[in-house]
Amino acid sequence: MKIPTEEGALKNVKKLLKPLVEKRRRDRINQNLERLRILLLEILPNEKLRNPKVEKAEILESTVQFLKARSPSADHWREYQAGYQGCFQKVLHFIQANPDISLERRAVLVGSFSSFTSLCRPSPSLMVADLVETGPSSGLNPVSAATVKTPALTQSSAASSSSSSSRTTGQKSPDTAAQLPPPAPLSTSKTQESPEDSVLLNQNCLVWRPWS
DNA sequence: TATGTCACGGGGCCCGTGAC
DNA sequence: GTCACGGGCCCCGTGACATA
Repeated sequence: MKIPTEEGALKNVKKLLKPLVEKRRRDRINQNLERLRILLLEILPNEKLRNPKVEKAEILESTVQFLKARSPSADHWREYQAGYQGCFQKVLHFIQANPDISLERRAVLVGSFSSFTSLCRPSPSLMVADLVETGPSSGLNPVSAATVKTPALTQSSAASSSSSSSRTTGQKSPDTAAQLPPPAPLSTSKTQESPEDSVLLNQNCLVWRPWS
């Protein structure tokens, strides 16, 4: 007959304890599923969620649906930004092409448009991508109109940055440029200005950028 | 009765940590 | 560097229960 040692007894205790620990863990899962069900019930018109015995899979499905519906798709964003930037570029072109407008007034007009930037505020990931491209001190840069990025390009670089951050553990914040992959090179986005206009803008105007 | 869902318990894997 | 250990977690088999 073997007398159980202290170590063996400890192992036995732990062995007995394990089911309890596992039960607590399952309870935590179930508690939070229940909380999720109640939260969803306040938001979604899903009658199944009224049943406290609703399947866990149903709760999770409803959650996924809710989250999907809540976040606007990237396509919608792209369309919105493209439209907004298209309008702005037309106005910009009009200002540039009008010989009756002095250089000072052109600068004032462009600056005035910048006060509307909050209407086209991009998602944080887009702003981060822009930060990477232009540097933190960019603000209103004296740049040519040719540097007005196409929405598609901006979106693609943002997408790459967000996908890379999603692979991290979540402890790194995406707000520093060093943690992001190098930005895609700027495409030669075609604007309708003449070379002279471009030079003009380089020298005299602050170009408003809707994402800054 | 057949089927689906759930809770439970045990085995084992993964990863962080400390000792060497 | 590597080895042992512990904690957290996942997976699987089993039985109970509800429902069509």
